Amino acid sequence: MFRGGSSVKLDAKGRLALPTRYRGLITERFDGRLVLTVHVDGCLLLYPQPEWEDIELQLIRTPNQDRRTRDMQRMLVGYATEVEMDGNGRILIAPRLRDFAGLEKGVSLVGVGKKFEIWNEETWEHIGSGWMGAHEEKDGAPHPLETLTL
Amino acid sequence: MFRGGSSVKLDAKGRLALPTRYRGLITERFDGRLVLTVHVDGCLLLYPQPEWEDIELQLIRTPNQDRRTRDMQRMLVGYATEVEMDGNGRILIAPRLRDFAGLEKGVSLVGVGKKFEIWNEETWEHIGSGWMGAHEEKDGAPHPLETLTL
DNA sequence: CCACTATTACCCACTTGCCCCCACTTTTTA
DNA sequence: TAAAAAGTGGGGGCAAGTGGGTAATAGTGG
Repeated sequence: MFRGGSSVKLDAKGRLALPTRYRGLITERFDGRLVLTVHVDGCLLLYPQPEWEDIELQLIRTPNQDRRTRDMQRMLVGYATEVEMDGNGRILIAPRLRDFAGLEKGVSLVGVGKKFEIWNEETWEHIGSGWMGAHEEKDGAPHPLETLTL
Repeated sequence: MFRGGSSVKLDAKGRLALPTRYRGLITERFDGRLVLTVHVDGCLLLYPQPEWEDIELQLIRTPNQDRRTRDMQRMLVGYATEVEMDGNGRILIAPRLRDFAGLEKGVSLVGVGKKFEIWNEETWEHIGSGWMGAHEEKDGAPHPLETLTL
């Protein structure tokens, strides 16, 4: 699926040009239909429309007596926005989403499996430096990736 | 079903214009008939009339020896108000409901599955900022959406 | 029972912002 | 170096948003 990252610039209208290497796949397999939403870590998520449908269904079906669950549903579904590539392979990021992720001109587009993540470029660099040397487990909580040998 | 949010303004008459992308669906599948009611989190809920009927039935049938259950029934059913879109796709929000949710001019309309939520805009933004970075489970309570992989 | 007022419903007109498309610039590759 | 592909910018048409005027209805008081 999707992997790798690029540094991209939003133009004055808030449009983001997807790197060419992804465009073919998105056009053919997903008819150019994508969904943008937010992530609790402060970035945006960009899913192919069908993949997103699955996730949304799971979200909505979850019983929500718990306030945190409701907030999760509100945010993820409530911010979900269908977008289509224009003739030049660009998508328009609505102001509401831009604000949420603090996107300005410089943006990092990162392919992670079924989705892309869209980060404010500075924030993204912070993650890298914060990550380095920080993978030792804290307070004995077992890490889900403990068994992975790199 | 419904997804995505918009920033909307109530006009001087307390009318709320539904975004065009929803109007067709509401007109065709639900004949423009909607029901407004309140939510314990402080927002209003906007259901298609048939969907609301189901919920109301469940509410009314629930045995109510418990005070919280009775209050739930009182509030949800007691505030429920049928509304119809006017020729411009707007609904009128009764003062009683406006007051409950503290709605002034700026309002957030958020599609979440079978319903919309209507929030005072500031309150809604507050939810977003409170949510970010808040997904780490506290005090070991397991989160119902824990198994969801985004 | 009627008159008066306040609220709601319906309709029309104006304004705004968005979306589609085209054109130009820059980079890549043959 | 030329030609093609990718990146970038912007303008104009039209749908959607917004505001208000007027008619209809309901609610209130005499």
